This record gives sequence, C-alpha cells and structure tokens, in this order.
Amino acid sequence: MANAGSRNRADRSTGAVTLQQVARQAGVSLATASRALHGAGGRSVGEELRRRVEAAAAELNYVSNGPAQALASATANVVGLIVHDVGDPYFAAIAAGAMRVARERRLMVMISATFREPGLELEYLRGLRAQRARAVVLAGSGAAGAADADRLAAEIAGFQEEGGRVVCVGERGGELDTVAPDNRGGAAQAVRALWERGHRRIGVVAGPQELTTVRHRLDGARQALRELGGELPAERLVAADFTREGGRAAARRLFAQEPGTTAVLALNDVMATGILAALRQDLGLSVPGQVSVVGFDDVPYAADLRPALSTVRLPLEVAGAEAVRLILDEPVAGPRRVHLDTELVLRDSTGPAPA
Amino acid sequence: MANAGSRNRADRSTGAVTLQQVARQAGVSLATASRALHGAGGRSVGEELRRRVEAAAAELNYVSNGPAQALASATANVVGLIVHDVGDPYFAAIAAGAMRVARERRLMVMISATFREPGLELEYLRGLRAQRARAVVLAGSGAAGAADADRLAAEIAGFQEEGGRVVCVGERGGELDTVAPDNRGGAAQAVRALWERGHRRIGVVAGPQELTTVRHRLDGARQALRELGGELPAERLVAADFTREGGRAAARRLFAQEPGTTAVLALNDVMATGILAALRQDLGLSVPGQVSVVGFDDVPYAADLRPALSTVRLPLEVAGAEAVRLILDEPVAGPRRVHLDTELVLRDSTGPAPA
DNA sequence: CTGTTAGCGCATTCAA
DNA sequence: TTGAATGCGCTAACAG
Repeated sequence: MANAGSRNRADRSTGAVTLQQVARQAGVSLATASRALHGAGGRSVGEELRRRVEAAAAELNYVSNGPAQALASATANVVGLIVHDVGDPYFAAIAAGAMRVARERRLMVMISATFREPGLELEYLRGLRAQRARAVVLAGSGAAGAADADRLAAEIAGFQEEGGRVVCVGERGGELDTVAPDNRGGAAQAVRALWERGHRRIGVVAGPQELTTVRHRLDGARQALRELGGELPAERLVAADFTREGGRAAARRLFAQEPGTTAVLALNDVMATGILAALRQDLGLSVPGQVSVVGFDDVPYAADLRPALSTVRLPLEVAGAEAVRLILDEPVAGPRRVHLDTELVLRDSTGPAPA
Repeated sequence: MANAGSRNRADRSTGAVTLQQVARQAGVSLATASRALHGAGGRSVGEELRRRVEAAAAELNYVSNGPAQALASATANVVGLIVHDVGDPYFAAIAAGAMRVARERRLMVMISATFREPGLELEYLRGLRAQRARAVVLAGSGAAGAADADRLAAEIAGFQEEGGRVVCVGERGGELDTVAPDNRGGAAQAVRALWERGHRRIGVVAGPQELTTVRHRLDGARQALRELGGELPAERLVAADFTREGGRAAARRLFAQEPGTTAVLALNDVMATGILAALRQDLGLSVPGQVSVVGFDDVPYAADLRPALSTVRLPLEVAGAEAVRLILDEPVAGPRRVHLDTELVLRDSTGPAPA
C-alpha cells in the first residue's frame, strides 16, 4: 500500500487527515499544499496545482489542525470575550454584536462568564492568553478598588506584550482601547426628563457601586440633579445586585426609607424590571400614576413590560461589534476610544409627578 | 548572560515564557517541568523539584501554550457550543448552563452563532473540529429536510471518528447523545389547560416548521387536541420566524383568518411576546378577557410581561449543563438521552373562554 | 512559483 | 523519580 510507513510505535495521532497526506495525494510538497489552502490572499500557487490540492483536500475530507497552525504561526484565529453572565440581556447583546463581526472576519469566539466573581476575570484572561487568543474583549465593566486590580492589570500587560490586543466595553482604568457608552450623559438625560415632568424627589436604584458603569451613571444623575437645583440625598440612593431580584429588594427599601419618592431611575433595565414588580406587587403603587420609572440599556423586552419601560437606550449590539473591530484593526499609538451615544426612549412608565 | 543563544535568525516566538525556560530556571529537565505543572493527578515528581518548578513558573510568570499542548497531546481543553443566536433568551439560558459546568471542569467554551443560517452550522462544526475541540453541543434543534443534512451528518461522523463528542439539545435524527426536553408533553399540557377553561377554538403560532422542536411541540398540541375531541384546522395554525416580530405578524394573520379564536398557544415565549403586543396594539383584543395566550420556555421575563405570560417551563439552564456533563463523561455504547420534564406555569395571560 | 528544511512549545515515550 | 530524545501538524524562511 502506498500509505504505509507512517503509523509507527508512538502513534499519538487521532487519525485525522493531515496536510502532509493531502500534499502527497496532490503530488505536491507540504509547503505548496499549505500555501494553496491557507496562503494569504496574494496568489503564490499556480492555478493547476492549487486545483489539485483543493481536490485532494476535498476528497480526503481534510480539516486543518488549528492548534498546529497556531503553534507554527504563533497566532490563533480566536478572540476571547469575558462577560459577567451570558444570560443577562446586556451581555447577550454585546456578545451577539461581537460574534457577528467575528464571523465576518472568520474568527472563533471563546466566551467566558465570570458570574460576577471578580477573581474569575483574571483566571479567564489567563486561559485566553494560554490559548494564544488574538484579542480579548472585556465586556463587564471594571470594579474599582478590587483587591486584584493590580494583578489584572499585570495580566493584561503581559498579554499585550505577547502581542495580544485588549479592548473594554465600558470604562476601566488603564490605557486600554475602549468602547465607551455615554453613561453619564444618558443618566443625565433621564434625570432631566423626569425633572421636566415635575419630579423633584427622584430616587436612584444602583448596582454594585464598585462597577465603573454604575459610578458613571450615578455621577451623571447626580450632576444633572445638581445643575437643576435638586439633590440626591443618601436615603434616596439604594444599591443592590444588578439583577431583577436586586431591583425588587432595592425598590422596597427605597420606598420604606423615602415614601415621598415620585420617580425612580434604575441603573439598568433588569433592575427596573424588578422595581416594576415591587411597585405593583409589593408596594401597590401605580406606574406612572404614582411613581415614574426609567431604566437603562433598553433591553429587547423593555417595551413589553408592564407598563412599557422608559429607558436610556444603549447600542449594545453595536458596542460588541465595534469592540471586535477595534482590536482587529492595526494597532495605533495610544489607546483608542469609540464613543457611543445614548438615546432616551420615553414609554409608558414615565408620567407627570403626582400633584 | 545566561539566556543568550536562543534568539537566532528565524525567531518567530512571541516572547512568551516557555516551559523550557521554566525548566532551566528551576534546574530541571523540560520533562520534569511538564510533569510538575500539568502532570496527571498521580504524583510523579518529587516534592522538592515540584516546588522548585512551581516557584520558577510563578517567578517568570509562565503561561502555558494551549496550542502546543493541544498539538502534542492531540486534544484541547475546549468545548464548542453552536447556537442560533446568543441574544435569544432560550439560547442564552442554555449557554449559561453549559458554561457553568465547563467552568467546573476547567474547560474553555467556544460559542458560535449561526444566526439561523443553516449552512453555518456545518461551517462552525468544521471550525470546532479544526480547533480539536473535545466536544460540541448542538443547541439549536435540527432542521428536518435541510439540503445539507447529509453533509452535516458526515461532518459529525468525521468529528466523532477523530475522538470528538457531540451532544444535541433537542431532538435530531441520528444516533446522538441528546438532552431532550419533553416538547410534546409540554404542548399537550398547555392545550389541556386551555381546553379545561372552555377554549375550543385554539390557535397555534409556530416557528419554522422544519425545526424539530417546532414539530414536536406542534405534534403534542395536535394530539392533545385530538384526544380531547378538538381539532387544529390549517387556518388556525400560523408559522413565522421564531422572533418577537414573527409572533406579532403571525397573530395578525391568525386573527384575520380566524377571528373567532379564543386562545393562542405560542411555540415559544419570544413569539408570545410579539403576540401579546399584536393583541394589545394591533388588534385591540384584551388578554385574558377576550383571548388567552400560553407561551413556551418560560424565559426570565415571562412573568414581567403584560399580562404576565402563562407558559410551559423548560429547564434550559439545566439542559445546557446536562449537555456538557454528558459529553464529558466516559462514552458508553449507544447514544444516551437525558429527559427533561416541562411544567405548566399559569399566570395572568390565561383565563376562561369568553361566553 | 515550488520544494526543502527548520523549528513553534509541549507531552510522552524510553532508558537510566 | 528523572532526563534525553522524539514528533505532534503546520508555517515560514530560504534556496532554487
């Protein structure tokens, strides 16, 4: 048989067809087969040979060996995406955008979910680095003052030194490429809209205050309030988990502390969903009759809630897509930033302040 | 300098620390370093040397090279997950479950989204195969009669021959390990609940009929209806995209054709969301006063819709988790199946049939 | 344009 | 237990 002689004692192969076999079948050298199949756009293999190689590959059902390519070329066609939770519509939208662009560029996407455990971000970045991912998108916002912030920064630096690219969605410290939604501006818009409708006692339901996303949204709300001559006393600011249940609990707390509150700004839609539930089921307050609610993000089902949720729309899908574009473009000196504008979408959950 | 002599002319290295360097620093051989750091549970390196290696690795900030490991050992610590759309809560939940278990087993997850393009499933499976993924979860249900069903089957077979594992969430043809939600039973439950409440003209809004998930749910509904002495005439069955807008359009069509319909079973919650919107905004029909609606899946926001959506709950997170467990366990002879029970959750969108 | 050759970094034999 | 040697499958020089 012609194909004898390859399987010798220490055969650790999986039986997969190799490029070598394709080359042999096509009657060309290994190098030519490699160029024909994976060669850069620039032609460098004759029509005839290329055809023969392609035919051989098809016939043998050749599947390239990614790890081997990655090892030889010192770069893999993989990008990483680290999120807090894929089940959260915020991250799901970012992931969808990122995957869309990845597909255009023929890249595979590795997704890791930290489930909001801070240490895991570090661990996953290491994993992605070990996989020799081309680039990593840090989709969850950073946590200021986190114990391991330094180690994370070191890990990022190490990854970059090895040629890896990193981009954040949302602000982080450091000199990183960033896709930055206008969190401050969005929150300010929401507050102004409420103010214009006569609301003066506006409560804010925030997520974990370490998150820079939360900080910026809070900052924006605070500053807008200040400019309007209002204020945000500590009793009208409640923080909880960035979840539906977190929002629900926060709303109960808020109205226990400050029953006179006439409007609530939730720092994301998932919390807003819980707030609406609390208002309706736990507190018996009508929206927008007695209380107005504004959320943040404009998740896909925001308009389907009861009542339809007013919110600050963020182009999340675009954010994910832009993030991947940024890290695939040629690097430039200094960090780049893509700003994303927000849009206030008024629906049924906001109305004039009660008399 | 001690570390001279390695960087010669064709240096394609990325500058990353290699295991070789760690070994040198620890004063041991490459093999020992490898065993110390990645060696199987069985001890085989002396305490002292192991300590030295670990210290050296930490000091040099060694990050293992995944592709190299994969190449040498012919298997990567990667599992693939192919979904239709991460933005769809159905798939997001499955993905979350899968990632949870992957984390427990220290595996990286590559997610691919086909965006419902049938050909892409094939392409991504190839990509995962090229990456030498240990296993692949096919989360989107198969499309019966798809043009490339054969090619997909061949691709799966090829992957398995190379040692890859494949599992489906939802039924597919073939002899594959499967995590199978009780789609038929769930649909039947829903129909019976409607029937008991006096509904006799029950419409069904289905997704693309090629999907086996759709077929099974439809089957279940049909059979339950038959057993109850009812029927599902063609005019009361409307198919559309498995999206909110698909559901909305379908509802308009359904009520144009069959204005007497008193209840609608939507074959997933996302469509049900669109149906509720159509009923409220386009058709001016009250729910559950004039029309009852039941969805399928119990997505996280189902209870927050207006009105709160009755639905057939599917343990999607568990499905994703079980799928990964299945393919990580030792293979057994013949395909395995994990059955998942459904639970009918009655909320506000269902009521007695109007008189 | 094509072939020859030398590693990429690591796991794993085999011998000691 | 440890070390020396081999090769996983491929890309990228380099030479023709």
